[in-house]
Amino acid sequence: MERSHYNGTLRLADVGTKVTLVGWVSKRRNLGSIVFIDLRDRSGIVQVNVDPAKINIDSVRNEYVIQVKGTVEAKEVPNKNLPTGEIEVVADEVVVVNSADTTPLIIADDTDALEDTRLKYRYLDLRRPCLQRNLMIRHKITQAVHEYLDNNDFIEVETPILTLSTPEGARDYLVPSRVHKGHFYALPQSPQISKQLLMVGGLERYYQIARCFRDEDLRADRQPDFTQIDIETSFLDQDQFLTLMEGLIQNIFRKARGIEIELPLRRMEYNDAVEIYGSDKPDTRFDLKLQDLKEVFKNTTFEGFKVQYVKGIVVNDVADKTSRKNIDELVDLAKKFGLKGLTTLKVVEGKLEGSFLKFMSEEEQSSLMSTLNLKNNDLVIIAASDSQHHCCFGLGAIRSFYAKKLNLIKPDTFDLLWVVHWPMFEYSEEQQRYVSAHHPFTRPCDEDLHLLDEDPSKVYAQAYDIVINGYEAGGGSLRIYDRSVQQKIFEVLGFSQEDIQRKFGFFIDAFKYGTPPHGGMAFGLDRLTMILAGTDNIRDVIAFPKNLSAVCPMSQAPGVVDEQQLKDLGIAITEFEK
RNA sequence: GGACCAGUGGUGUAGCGGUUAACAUGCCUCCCUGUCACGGAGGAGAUCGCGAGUUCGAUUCUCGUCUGGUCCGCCA
Repeated sequence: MERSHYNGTLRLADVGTKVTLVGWVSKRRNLGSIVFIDLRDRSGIVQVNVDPAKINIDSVRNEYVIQVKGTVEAKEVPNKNLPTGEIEVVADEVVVVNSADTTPLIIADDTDALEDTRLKYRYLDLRRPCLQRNLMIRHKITQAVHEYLDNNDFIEVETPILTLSTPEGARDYLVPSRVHKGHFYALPQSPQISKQLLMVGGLERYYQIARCFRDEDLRADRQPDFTQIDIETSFLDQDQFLTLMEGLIQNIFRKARGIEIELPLRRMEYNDAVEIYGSDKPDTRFDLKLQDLKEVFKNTTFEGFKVQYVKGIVVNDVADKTSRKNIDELVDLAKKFGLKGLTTLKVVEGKLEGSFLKFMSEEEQSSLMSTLNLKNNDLVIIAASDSQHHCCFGLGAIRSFYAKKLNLIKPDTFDLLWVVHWPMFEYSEEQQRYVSAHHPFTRPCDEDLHLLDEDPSKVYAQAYDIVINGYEAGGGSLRIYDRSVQQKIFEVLGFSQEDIQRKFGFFIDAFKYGTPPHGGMAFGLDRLTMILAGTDNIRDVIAFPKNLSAVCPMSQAPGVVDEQQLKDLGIAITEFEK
């Protein structure tokens, strides 16, 4: 089709130019003997001026596809809201290329349609400039990845989508085999096994923009199929690797948004993140740190405080605005994180106030005042638990709650840090055994190896997460390449020799033949795009996302299939609850 | 698996134990030469998600159910 310019690129310098434009009718303004059309294409909108006495466009409606031939002219009164606002195209000819029914949603950034409607008509939703911008940012991120990693000797390798189900970890999406009835492929939760085998295969530096699949419940920032920037390297220690990755992050921010990130990035120990920020992915754009109160309450008479962890946060200048109802909200929030309750105190006229005072001695009160450096109108929120997880994460949630409520976060600011030195294992009460905090191939810290026998809970791993604005934007680890260490880890996890052979047989075998020290990480491309696009909804950065019940509102996937298809696969549907 | 919130013209919302179910936007017709979310006049368009219950009467109250959203569990 004939087309001379992108609509959104025309400027004052183009005045006098004969142009041929194509696009969608974004808006038609009929003033009687003059008609204006806002013509939209991917690049933006330009105003077309039509004289209805010469050109009949009575039939043209919103979202018609048209071709316009005309001349660029300067406007008498520019429209400052539009990049093309200083000019308009005076039409000589308008060709209706295709008509359009009335759309179920308004095609504009400030559409009023609910997300469900938008997803049902996603192809219309995608015409909105903000979504096109998001997908453009996503594209720029992947281009920045290709560029940087290629410059640093990485090679892109594709790994199988039809793989073997991996034990541990998330629930797999399964694909039945027609050739081998009763056997199933699994879609990869990540190319973890493949990329480590590529290191055994001597590729040294691998990457892939990899689609991953996890059959778990969804969230605002989680989709069942999502994309990782998947990376693995050989012969690098943790520092060398993180430094290499920092360059990648820098290039991504620069190319996708023109933002300069200062290197090196801060590195925070996992334990500090949890104890000080109440999160393993702390947002350090605001303060509100957790403070340890174990010492203050060391002689407490209150049973609830005779526990391992007593911590508090201080919110300045809100005590007088905090009602009983507000406190109840906080307690509800804390309960979600396994806390039984919260203790709150207010500072009024230099003195603590609150029903909890009856459990506090004079010394405790003054000790609390000085430890927390309390001032008038401060609100003190205290949590106590034998579980570090419950105490810290509960307060961490309250910390985030207040950051949002009090607007403590400046928009369009970026806070990047590494969380390093993660625990190797977590104890699963449910399974009554240790489970991997990361995965079973994570390399323990050398200095902790001797603890594998005596106390696995004290063993830390050479693992790291990149945290941006409180989001886990990626994570990884160095991997075990010593077979005796790997054997030891399996023992701690309680796997028998048969388990190991059955679950990881071919993988473990590969490590017999000269495995290089290796490690890597994966960035969540969707989350990275969310952060750089400034949205908190993962669906805003994915072209065709699924809703919270893992359904595509547009195609209605997943669907039922023909009887014959099931027969071919040797599959029978048994009764199930809807 | 669980908690909470929402479901009313095409779209987004308001409302209320008895209404002609309101508003905005979109749509249709007409008027308008400088709009840019144009303006003006008129019009069409809703069995108030579904089922049961309470009631003389339910869109409104109750219960159930379905759908959507946010979160907890889960996501090595």
